[in-house]
Amino acid sequence: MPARSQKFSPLKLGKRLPPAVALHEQARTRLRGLIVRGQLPPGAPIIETELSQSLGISRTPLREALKLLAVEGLIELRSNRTSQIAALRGAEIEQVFEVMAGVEGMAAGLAAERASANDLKRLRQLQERMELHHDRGDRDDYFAANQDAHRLVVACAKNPILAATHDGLFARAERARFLALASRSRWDDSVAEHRDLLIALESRDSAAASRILSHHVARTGRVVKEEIERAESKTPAPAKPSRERKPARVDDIV
Amino acid sequence: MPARSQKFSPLKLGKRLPPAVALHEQARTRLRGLIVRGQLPPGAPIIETELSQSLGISRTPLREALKLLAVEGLIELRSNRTSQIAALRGAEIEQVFEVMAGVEGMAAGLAAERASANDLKRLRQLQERMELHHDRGDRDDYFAANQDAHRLVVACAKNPILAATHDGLFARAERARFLALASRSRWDDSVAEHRDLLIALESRDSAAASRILSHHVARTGRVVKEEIERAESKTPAPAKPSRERKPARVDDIV
DNA sequence: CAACAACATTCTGCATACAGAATGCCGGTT
DNA sequence: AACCGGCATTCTGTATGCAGAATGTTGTTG
Repeated sequence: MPARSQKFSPLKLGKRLPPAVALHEQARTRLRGLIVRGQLPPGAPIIETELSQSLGISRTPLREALKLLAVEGLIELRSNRTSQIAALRGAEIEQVFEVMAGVEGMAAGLAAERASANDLKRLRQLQERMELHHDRGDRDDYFAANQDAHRLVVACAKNPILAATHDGLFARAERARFLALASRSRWDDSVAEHRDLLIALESRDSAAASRILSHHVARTGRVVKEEIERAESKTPAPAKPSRERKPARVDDIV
Repeated sequence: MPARSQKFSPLKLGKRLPPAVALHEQARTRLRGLIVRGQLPPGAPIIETELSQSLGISRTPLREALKLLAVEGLIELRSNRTSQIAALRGAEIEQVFEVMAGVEGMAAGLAAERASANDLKRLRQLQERMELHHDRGDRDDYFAANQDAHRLVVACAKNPILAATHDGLFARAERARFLALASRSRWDDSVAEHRDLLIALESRDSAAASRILSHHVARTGRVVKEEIERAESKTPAPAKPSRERKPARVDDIV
């Protein structure tokens, strides 16, 4: 009676499908998205009880998520005080992109030496996709492909620590870029710079790749910063934003 | 009856002395120290209940601290499983120092342009202190001064985001360096390299400063990695470490 | 009318309680 | 003797309760 293995397939049934991701992880991802996309605006207060209800979880996993998001610079924790969605100052943007330029420059240099043939193939595919979206004027699609490209270049450096470092900065940069939709001429330039980068990578020119991507990021940063500061000057200071202290009802969003 | 302000000084009494640092923050600092110094060895399991008792706190703040330490790469979180003190593989060390070299190189380049006269003065003082400890053979004192120097150079770049990024890597690097006490000849070289760096900074030679520090860190990394791998080969694989599953009783340490 | 102080309210930080997942043990089977 | 299945135990993930800190409010005083 070989009646074993009744309840479920004993040998690999592929992959167990839902790894049942933890609540604090879900909350983290979800909140990051809301903050990056500006649906939770800078300066908005975070009342834990309120937010936890909106998310349908308890305060415990929420607090864990908040601590982590604070590391990413998306939330400002104030000891014993209500935390806030992090502000978005021009000066800070400048610093983020300065570091990003260095990190991605480094990554591109290494990628030129370490990228596999397959890596380069995928990069080229992404490049074509970007150019397609650019020609068609699909901003959002371009945006997504562009981010994939940046991440892929970093991945090609074959250094997980570098990738993690990059990731830690990425959310902040993405958030800033979201608020500052770049101009058309910058868009054109950006596509061209990506093309140059790809050529440098394919010819294994480490120094050129590093320089090109670093400058590309720096320029993007400059544009974003100017855009943000333009917005800042329009809203000089909320001075006394009356007294309503609910700049963001999360319920409407979540 | 001008009897106001009885309970305590109404106008600033300097600074409120004990800001009463939160438990999760204390736990984080304490655990980081224990891990970096090797008193909580790589691979040691972390039973939350046990550890929280050892630390005299509850699981809630401990868990928050663990999540943060995981971001620093000191702890490996395994969903629904007991977490562990992060392993310390040679390959990983290599990656950490590769990134550190890039980050500190970038920092030195910026520092050459942005360091104030006072910054340079303090750097020179640190350099003298390092040379003193080196001549006397005070390893620990040298070690401390050396770390201060690296941090100060990064601070001179006047970019808080860069400093935070650096800090995130520092604990890992420090941990590796702790396990691998460098050789004497490397020590001598190291002091010389620091001197060269200082000269480059003082003469505002950005490119040179960047190159010198980057190479300095890379060399250190190579030494540390070799040391670690030497240790690894001695302990090829714990195979079946019998069945005692308490590689580290924290009570003895804390 | 401005300023201050005591109070009431709100929110955070921490501890504890509970349910589900994972692991190890033990007996039964081939 | 090795393997498998089921059970007991252990540990994590989450929810809830409670005390202290911080803030807003109100009444009072100069």
